[in-house]
Amino acid sequence: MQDPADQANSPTLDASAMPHADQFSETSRRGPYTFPPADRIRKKSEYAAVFSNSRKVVDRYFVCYLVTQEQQGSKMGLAVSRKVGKAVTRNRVKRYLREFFRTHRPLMTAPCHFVIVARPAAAALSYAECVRAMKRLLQRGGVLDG
RNA sequence: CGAGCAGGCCGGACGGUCGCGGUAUCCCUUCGGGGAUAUGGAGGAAAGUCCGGGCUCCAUAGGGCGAGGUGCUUCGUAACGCGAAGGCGGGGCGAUCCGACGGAAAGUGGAACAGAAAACACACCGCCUACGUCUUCUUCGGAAGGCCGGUAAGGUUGAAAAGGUGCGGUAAGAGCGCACCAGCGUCGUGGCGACACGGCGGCUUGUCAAACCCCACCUGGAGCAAUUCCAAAUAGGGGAGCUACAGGCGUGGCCCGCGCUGCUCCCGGGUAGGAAGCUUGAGGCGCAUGGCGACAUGCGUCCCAGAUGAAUGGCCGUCUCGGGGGCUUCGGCCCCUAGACAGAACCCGGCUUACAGGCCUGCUCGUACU
RNA sequence: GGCCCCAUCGUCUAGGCUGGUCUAGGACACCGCCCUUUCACGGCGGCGACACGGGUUCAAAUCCCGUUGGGGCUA
Repeated sequence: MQDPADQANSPTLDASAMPHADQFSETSRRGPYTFPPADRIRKKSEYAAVFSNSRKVVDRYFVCYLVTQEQQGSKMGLAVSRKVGKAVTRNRVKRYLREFFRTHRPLMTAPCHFVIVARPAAAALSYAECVRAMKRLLQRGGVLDG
């Protein structure tokens, strides 16, 4: 078991596998592998802020806009257009990306806001392929340990 | 056993764990929220948005014109373009399947090309020369030819040619006469009815209405981003018009009518938060009764998703249904693999389209055996 | 989510309501020839399309139904 993120999928948790666990608030008594509504980008203005001043990392499956945000912690937003596929396909892609964010958040080097835009090729990915692609992408963006 | 027809049903199961969103109770709170426990969280099509309703607003949806839809009958239903039972026509040996299936002697139109002719029929090739008349010949009986004509049996064209077949009849023919068949009208019988059967009559009135149209019936318009409430924000500016014999808006084809308005319209500027609507409903399940059936009635029982940048997912284990591969002593054994179409957005009833695989019931035909 | 519209040569379009020589017309583009010393302009000719599947009809780009793919409006 090389990947510490895989521990989110196992019943036993190890505190030493969380290098950046201190970025979570003191009041939260839940585990590190969560994705509550406060950590999502939900407003039009937040989306606009990320799109306007951010770095862009691209591969053939996803486009990732990311901007470092020290105060507010990490937040993620999604954009999956109808070009990706029908409703079932789009929902699956969004679930995979949420699951990736949930399980890999403790590995991030710095808190940042980012929006992931799915491209049509992402429709054919399985969850494992999706995780591999996203890890490479965020490592190139410089916000993920690897 | 093989081939087939119809109807109904299922659309992996159980468990662990990390998450996501709903509800209830309790606890904490810096009043923003956070936490614990319990409970339940996609479909047969949730899809396409093709019909019909409920609901909300506009007048409790009113009148006229226009526009659109439906189209054998009778039932069922809240309603329907849906369903059931039947009629008629067509396909199939059959079980059964398919059908926009009212009206063309109300009207207006269309039918390219071909063909004589495409709709108050016509006369190209044919057939006939009885009647009338002319010429020639004559064995004085008549014969041949022409004119005036007759005819729709046959031929050609076409998607389609003016009832069909047979006998009689005739100069040749013709519903001209008759028989049967088709069609039309009418009467009787059966049926609620579509229609069926039988008698009689005069003999024939083609096709397209998914061309306009006629007839019957139906439809007011918009849609939960409807609509209502709370909070916040800007109220300031520029331009134009109107002073009632009227103007504007609601109203989405128009007119009337109705309602609202005292200022109205245009340009420019600002807001996109929260709550209600939001899930108890023509509701599901079971039983009984009525009905051939669709369905209805009664009783009992259950509460079963409500998000809003938008919840159902990730991983692991066990077991099954199929599928693939290998071994085989043909009994089986081992390995791999949950795998179709597809994701609620106000809610129902249908229709249509997509769909891996599987189950049940009834029936038909063929073969074999008893 | 809801409500609408559209689909014709490579591109922009005409025809569709009223079905038939529509073998689907035009413009630009492309190809060939002529003109010119050459290019451009001009002239002549050519290539080239009814989104898909059914139905009605003798006959469908046109009428009807379904499917697919685009686009718009709406708090």
